[in-house]
Amino acid sequence: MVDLRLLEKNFDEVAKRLRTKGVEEKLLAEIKELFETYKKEKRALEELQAKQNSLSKLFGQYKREGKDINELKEELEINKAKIAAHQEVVRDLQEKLNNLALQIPNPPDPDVPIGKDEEDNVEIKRVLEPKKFDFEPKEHWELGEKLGWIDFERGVKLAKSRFSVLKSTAARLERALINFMLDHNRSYGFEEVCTPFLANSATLLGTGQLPKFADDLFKIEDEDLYLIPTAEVTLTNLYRDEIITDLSSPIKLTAYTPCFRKEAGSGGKDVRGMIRQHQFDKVELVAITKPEESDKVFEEMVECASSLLTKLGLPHRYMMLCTGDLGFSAAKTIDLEVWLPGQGKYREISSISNTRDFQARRAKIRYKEGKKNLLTHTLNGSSLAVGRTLIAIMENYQQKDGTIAIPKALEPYM
RNA sequence: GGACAGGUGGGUGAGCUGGCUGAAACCACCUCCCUGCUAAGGAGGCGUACCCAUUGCGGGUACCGAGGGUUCGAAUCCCUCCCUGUCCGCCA
Repeated sequence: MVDLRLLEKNFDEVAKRLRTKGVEEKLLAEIKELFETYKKEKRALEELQAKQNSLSKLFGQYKREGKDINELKEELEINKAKIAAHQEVVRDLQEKLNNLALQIPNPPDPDVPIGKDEEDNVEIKRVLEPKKFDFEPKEHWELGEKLGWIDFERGVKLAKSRFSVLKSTAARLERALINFMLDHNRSYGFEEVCTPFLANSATLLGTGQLPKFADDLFKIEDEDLYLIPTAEVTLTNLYRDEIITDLSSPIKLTAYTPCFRKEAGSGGKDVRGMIRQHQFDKVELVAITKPEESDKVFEEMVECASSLLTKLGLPHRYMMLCTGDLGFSAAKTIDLEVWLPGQGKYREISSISNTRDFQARRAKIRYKEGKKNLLTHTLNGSSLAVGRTLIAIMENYQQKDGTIAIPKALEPYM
């Protein structure tokens, strides 16, 4: 959530940064004005309440002393009506303010390149050279069907389109990758966690999926529960509404979960193959840090994910997302894109974001600094989407005879 | 899913015949005093959010699971929901 007081005090600065993310200044001005009105009305209400409280106290006293209370009672009743009317106004303002404020994305960091969409993302560096094939490399779906590794038709039969079934070596590879990643992350100091795969609306609100992106979530009928779109949701919300007494070193967590996304609005994109599914496995990294430490931990997380790809021998590149391509909650994001020889393209396989205090403010995640309670920073990153890693291995390790070699690093896990 | 019992501050736990209770007491924690170290002892402090004032102390509102209601006034009474415990049913 945007910091309303910062918006009030530093309007031009905040508005300028938000404009690069496509937020209209008019909306911001509206919010600012609403905030000021709200404060004014709230204060008026509090004065009326103060009056009511002190007169009520008198009332009790008069009664005990046997004094006449009729006049006082009348005054209290009038004041009570005023309070009720005012309360309505304040509640209304608050609701409006809240609804608007929750729609505002996180302002980008000043060093994020300004741009419109993914075309304007900036490549930072490449790791590992793509290998030269002495034959035409195939795409993963072709390999997958031929080898009996991926069954797309039956996935559709069981659920619907954008679901698939992994079989034999692919199924084992999937499991091996999960274990491999979790072990790797542990060596980077991330504590392994196993969370629920369903979460309630307060949880989704905390990390920013709700209220704005409800269309992309699978909801359980008649329950306040959603299938999680990423473990970021549950990991970050572990500390929702808490004041962390000791944050002298950052909290670093990792978890494997399946992720569920409706992929609303991506109709027609990546329909073929396993790139974009309604359900996929992911190992996630989350960190909760003091503000002054989040940049350092961000670098660590990028490094952690990248070294995973390096260990697997998968060529990849770092992309700094431009302002226009940044997610709703992120102030800064680096995507890792893996080389897919079949497609002849780099494709996103990991996304690491610093949300600064944006999620912490929504989820009320704070820590003690002396006597004060301050908002933490929260960070999240995929330590690789497992399905896409599987695809990358298939395409990069394919051989002329159509079989697929297993990366050395995975051998102990198979 | 059914029956009963509960949900109070970091913890334990009083208050629950409505006003003097934002909340006793104890523990934990912090500061100071005492002490050769440790232990013990003594004095004080110790919830959260927001608003006002800030030269100085400070002042106000809200919060006792959540939301409604009754009342001049509710942690205390009523309703709904959520959660926890125990027993029964069901089940991996």
